[in-house]
Amino acid sequence: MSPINITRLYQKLAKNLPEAKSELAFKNHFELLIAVILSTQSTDKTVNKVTPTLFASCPTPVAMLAMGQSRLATIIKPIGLAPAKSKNIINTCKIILEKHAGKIPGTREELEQLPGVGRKTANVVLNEGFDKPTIAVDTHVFRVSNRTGLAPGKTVLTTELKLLEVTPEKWLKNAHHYLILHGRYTCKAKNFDCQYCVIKKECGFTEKTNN
DNA sequence: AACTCGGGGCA
DNA sequence: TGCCCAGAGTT
Repeated sequence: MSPINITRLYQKLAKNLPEAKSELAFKNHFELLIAVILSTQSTDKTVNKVTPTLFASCPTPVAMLAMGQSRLATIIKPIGLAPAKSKNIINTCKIILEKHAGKIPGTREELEQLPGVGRKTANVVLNEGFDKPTIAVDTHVFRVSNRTGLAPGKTVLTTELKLLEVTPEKWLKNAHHYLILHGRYTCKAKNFDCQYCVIKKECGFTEKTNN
């Protein structure tokens, strides 16, 4: 078995996806954290529809608490899962004020204590807000990593650790964006067509059982 | 491990 | 119009 050329794989994805970067609009750690929590089961573009309005009236945790859960839910309704997300955001703001002096913590352990923040969300915040070498693994990244053989793993966590291990430092910052876009538009869960894939030579997926 | 939340995106 | 999620929390 010949190991896949990982550097070449990233080079080709980068060349094919020059726009592969975060589209979330945020000005500081607080806005980043809230925007990423809102991104759960949604998209950056959808989140950007409500965050300008939201952050204009709620630029801080204190302002968010003053706004209140029900009014927050009304503002973020277009994103989906509004009841759960608004509740989590309010409780997260309380913890940030009570335990972190109003500042967003920069460690995985502290971030994952916040309601609405799981492994994936924490990784995005650490990567984009604190320049930590993390790769956020969602269903797309998980599928692409396994199907191509880039970072096979039985669970999302094992795939994430494998990705960190095999990904050259140069590609660490944007690996998530390359893999997620590749998964969304080319290496789709169903009805994918390897004929149009730019990394088919680097890919270990041999059973071309399309459609 | 399975279920739920929910509007968006897309065929 | 129906299907599938750019997940996390609960049971």
